[in-house]
Amino acid sequence: MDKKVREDVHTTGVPTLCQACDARHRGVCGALNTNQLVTLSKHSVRRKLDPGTELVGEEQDVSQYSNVIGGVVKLTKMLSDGRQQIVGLQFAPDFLGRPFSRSSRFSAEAATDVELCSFSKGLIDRMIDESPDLEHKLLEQTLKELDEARDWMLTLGRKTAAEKVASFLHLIAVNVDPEASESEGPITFDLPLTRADIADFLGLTIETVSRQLTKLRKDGVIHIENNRHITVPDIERLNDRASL
Amino acid sequence: MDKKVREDVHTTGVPTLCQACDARHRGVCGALNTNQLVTLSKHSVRRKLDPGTELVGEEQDVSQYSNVIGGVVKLTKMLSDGRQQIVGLQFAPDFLGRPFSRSSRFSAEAATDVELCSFSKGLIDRMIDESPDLEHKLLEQTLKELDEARDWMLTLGRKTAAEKVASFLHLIAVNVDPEASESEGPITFDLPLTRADIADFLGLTIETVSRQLTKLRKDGVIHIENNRHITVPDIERLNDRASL
DNA sequence: GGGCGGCGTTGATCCGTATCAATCGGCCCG
DNA sequence: CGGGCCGATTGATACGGATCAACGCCGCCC
Repeated sequence: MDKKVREDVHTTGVPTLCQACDARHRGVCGALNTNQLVTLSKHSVRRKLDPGTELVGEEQDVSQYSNVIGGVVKLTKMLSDGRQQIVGLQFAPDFLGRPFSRSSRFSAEAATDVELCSFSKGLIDRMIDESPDLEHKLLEQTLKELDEARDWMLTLGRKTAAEKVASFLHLIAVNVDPEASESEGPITFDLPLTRADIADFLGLTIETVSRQLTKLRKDGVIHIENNRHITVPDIERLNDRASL
Repeated sequence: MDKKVREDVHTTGVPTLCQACDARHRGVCGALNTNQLVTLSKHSVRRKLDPGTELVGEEQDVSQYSNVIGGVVKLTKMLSDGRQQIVGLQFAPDFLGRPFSRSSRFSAEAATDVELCSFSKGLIDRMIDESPDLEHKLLEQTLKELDEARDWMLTLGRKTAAEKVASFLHLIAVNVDPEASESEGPITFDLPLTRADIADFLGLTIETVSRQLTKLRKDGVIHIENNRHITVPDIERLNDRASL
């Protein structure tokens, strides 16, 4: 579809939904036509969530889809005895929601401050029916998530604690600042997750995560400030630790 | 599309491609129109593979898609030092292939005797462009695989060896004989994987897999004949062991 | 028939990560 | 200012699964 047309939509007083959504061309809105955009904009809500806010519970019915505008959303599954595993992290501008299924198989929770653009599921489902572009976009995002999930299965099943933590840092570096991680030179970023979340993502305990982080720090692979702020002087050394 | 039409295709001398593909409505062929079916049938090859045959290598270019007609295909990823992880199992009538990407991110290998129906990637990619139904089918299969991958991440990250093995048996039971696992009474099936493959799927060693299987046998949860043939007298007891 | 190789089981030991416990620092609130 | 809470770190110990090693079973081929 034509970029100019979509700009017109926004400049004629329609809410700012899609300026954010397709900022990096992965939100659903890039695949909609003008009419659909206008309709969607009228029925969408922009909202901010505090860390820990639950968006959808496991097995719970879902009536909303969302685009992640900012922050990180964690997708978690839990066993009956409380053991927990994070099965995915959604960064801006990921799409959040499971087409063709009424209930969610995991819970979605804000890991950081999160900014969302939410809209009714039924509306999008109807648009999917009439718009192949939208379905194509969804297929691409789903395939990407599947690739990521499978990559992570290798990490969960076969890597040591040290490699897992290094892999995690690499993943965060790539996702919070894709440009910086491409170029040369030191990379710095803030961890969007607590130690407990990192442990749940890696299938480890908080103590092991903490120990491995201090080991990386003592070995000079990373610098840590205020528990959250990370500097990686040489990304290659980190990748070696991650067995990438 | 109309069932009668498709039957006509087959009864008028066109190869049997799609009788198998849409047997359980998950192959791609169920979403094609008559013209596409005829074209595809002309350009498709049915073939049998021995266990261990590699279909696609990791990072290798893919020029073929396939439907799995029978047997089990394992998708594996490997680290540079040889550690291996199975990231997915494909049963009939799953679709095998990664749209929108020229190279595969994992290798695909026959775990058992496998029967396939293969066709050129370019042909299907063109049909995807012109047929929303096909894309819809692919999206559904991809979503299903994503759900399965995320379920397995919980198993890999948070379950004990005993729970992993029980979870694996449950998964196989459900996939090789979906009907039997729904109804009451004992379930029996053949393991499609060697102990080494099971270990690679579960992120364990063969020794641990073996020990956990004998433990389940000694506890009367399963019976084993000839290393491969399994009987589960009471599926509930197995599920308990799997923490399902 | 006998040897051999692949697959699986079982035993002894080791090591990595979990568990339990204590402490620290920052932050909020009384 | 002091107390209490939460997240993180660090230390001591326990334990589950990996590793190393030996052996059994079975089919295949010389």
